Amino acid sequence: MEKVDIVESVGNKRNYHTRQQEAISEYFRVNPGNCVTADDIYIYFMSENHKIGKATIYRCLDRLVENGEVKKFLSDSGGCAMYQLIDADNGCDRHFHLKCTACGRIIHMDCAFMNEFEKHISEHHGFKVDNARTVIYGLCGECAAKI
Amino acid sequence: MEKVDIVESVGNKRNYHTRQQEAISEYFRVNPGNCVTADDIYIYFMSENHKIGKATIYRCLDRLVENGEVKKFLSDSGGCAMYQLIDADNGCDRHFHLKCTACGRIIHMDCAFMNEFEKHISEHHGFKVDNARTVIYGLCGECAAKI
DNA sequence: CTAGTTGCAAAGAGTTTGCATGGCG
DNA sequence: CGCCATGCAAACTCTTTGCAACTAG
Repeated sequence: MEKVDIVESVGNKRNYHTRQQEAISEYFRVNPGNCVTADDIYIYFMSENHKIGKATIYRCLDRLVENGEVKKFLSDSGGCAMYQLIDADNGCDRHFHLKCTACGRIIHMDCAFMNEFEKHISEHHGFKVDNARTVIYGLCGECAAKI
Repeated sequence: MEKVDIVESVGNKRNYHTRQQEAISEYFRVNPGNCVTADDIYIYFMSENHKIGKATIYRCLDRLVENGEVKKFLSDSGGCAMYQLIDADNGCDRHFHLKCTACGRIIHMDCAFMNEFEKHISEHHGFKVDNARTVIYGLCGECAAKI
């Protein structure tokens, strides 16, 4: 219900460029595949002698998620949220992500079959899949072989 | 790495039947489809004048999850874990769950297409899907219509 | 009797909020 | 200058842990 308001206001909202905001965006741009926690970012900037308050990190991440630049999902161990760049160049906003529950690796599943999958779910189950948010859990080939 | 030990010790572990443990199992059995938080369970038993400590609820849920009777997953709003009976009679250990990000409803997607899906992912992406853990996010028909 | 279970309270982790200050445009 | 962003600390929420008391087998 609030979604509608947000969509409206996004257009009106000024786009301030602050040092911290830029630094965090930059961090994601430089490490496109990385899937990190708010704390990872905090520690990273600390180690670079570039202190950013944790609250600021959370607020920046929220903004990035709201702007659709970053995807937020939850680690399966629970508790802490993970953030990852939605890399439009790699079509991350379109394809699914397969996450190995053993090694944590993320596989980008970019193939024509996905369209079929979405079509099936839409037609037979009346459900519109949100690719950016969905993560499919399981075991990657290597880890499956080990077990 | 500890999984191996656990598997070993599960066999050796005595199976105590306590009032609280039973009550929680019973709760899931009586409400097979329900997807609840630890707090929901706490409040439920409070309202029934049957007090169970929260720590106990968490520990019981852990046991149920470890025994494969209950599935734990994380609400997308983050923060709190949800628990749901793995209802083998309904094939919940086999099919996917579609979760509407607007209304929270969970749809059990129980159809032959799933096999194709798993087969494709396995053959083309070398990935073994974990149905019990995977939740596909998106919008259900009703909510999609509203927006 | 013995080992797993419980309940309480306290500790912990991750995240959010209130408020004064700072800085972009 | 006005308004949004920041930083700090405190508050909050969900979960885990330590420990003494309890109880099923």
